[in-house]
Amino acid sequence: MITSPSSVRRSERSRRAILRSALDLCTERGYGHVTIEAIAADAGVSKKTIYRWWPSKGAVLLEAFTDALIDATPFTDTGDIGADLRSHVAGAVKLLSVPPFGPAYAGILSELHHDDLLAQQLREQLVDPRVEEAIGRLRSAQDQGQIPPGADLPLAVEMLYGPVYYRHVLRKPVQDEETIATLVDHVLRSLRAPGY
Amino acid sequence: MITSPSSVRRSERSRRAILRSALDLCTERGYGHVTIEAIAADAGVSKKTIYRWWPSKGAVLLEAFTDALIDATPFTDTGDIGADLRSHVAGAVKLLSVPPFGPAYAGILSELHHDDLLAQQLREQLVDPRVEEAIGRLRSAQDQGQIPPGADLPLAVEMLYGPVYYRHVLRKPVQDEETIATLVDHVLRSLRAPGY
DNA sequence: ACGACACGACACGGTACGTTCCGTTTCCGC
DNA sequence: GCGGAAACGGAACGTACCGTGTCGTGTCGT
Repeated sequence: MITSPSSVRRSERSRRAILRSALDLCTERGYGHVTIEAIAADAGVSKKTIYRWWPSKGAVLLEAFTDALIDATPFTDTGDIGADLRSHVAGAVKLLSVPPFGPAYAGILSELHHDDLLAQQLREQLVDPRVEEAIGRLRSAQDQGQIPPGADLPLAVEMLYGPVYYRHVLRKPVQDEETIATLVDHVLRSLRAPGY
Repeated sequence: MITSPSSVRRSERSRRAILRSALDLCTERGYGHVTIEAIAADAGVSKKTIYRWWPSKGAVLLEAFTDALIDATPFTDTGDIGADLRSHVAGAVKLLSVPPFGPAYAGILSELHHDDLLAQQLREQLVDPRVEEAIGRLRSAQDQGQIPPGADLPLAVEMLYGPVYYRHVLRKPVQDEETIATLVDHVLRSLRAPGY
């Protein structure tokens, strides 16, 4: 997220205040009212300072959101791939269901279509690593014989996350635990069943 | 989409010019540069006229996009549910892959998080009806014995469309026909396979 | 100690917003 | 036909936020 003047002289105080204000404003007034000027005012910081370290408000919120997501959606390995996927997806869904993180991520996604750099950063810093972790967990289930050897694991990840994104973007009411369990079951079934 | 002054005196000429200009500008300069002012200037129309009939530029493009999508993604019934779903999803993916429709829909989706009315209109006028059609086609396949009686059809639709939205929003390279076929196969398998 | 540099502050031009006013054109009802 | 309501195009308004530039202050590394 840090863009240019790689320096140790950066004010950690300002950095924290900016990230915190960005999330706070997102909770209080919604992503649309989070502007660089509002963040600067709330954090007691100059706009210049924000622009020095982040290219856009989306990048600021991406940094803040990434930390929260990583904490909320660990990849456990209890030996039961179904249970592990359920708790993982449930963590993501739960995080997205509460301000400021749900609105923040919706806002970040909304910027991607006109902000190539942000889209690249989101994929490289958040999505791709998480997808790789998910594939790793599925591969481990393969080794334990819970998933057939030839299964299309990348597709499985997209079938898991696809509906989560679909509902979040379209702002349909969030999934409950049972819906998530059904989804996970279906994805695992699709890997196990023979082609037709 | 028509919001208020229900009247037959509306200028059809202006309406068409506005929708056309919105799509043209989207092709030429990208969704971000489609502004109400730009549409008005390009269409030779007053801003007031646009605001009189549509609440936002997203609503204008939703109206233009909806027409195109309905034409591009018919629900056929050849008796082969797999083939019909493949061609249906392929139609949607193909439409999203070309300007102005891909960028236009990405732009529309990007407005949902801060525009409750647009989100409601998108669901009511585009998403929900199409989902119902898809469920109807799946139900017909059920009657023909291609899908088990107890299958979760709404979930199946989300598993089909989820990855399409996921990739479109994250701006991953679009799916080719083979990927789509694999996705459809997996979804159908997940409905047929026994619970685990 | 000193110089480089991040900092807060403030001001700038630019763009698009959504609204209002005005004068013109179109079309329905009488 | 004719009168009037209403939609129309055009122009201008104040507001908000953008991203950048400037300036003086303070602090940290050398």
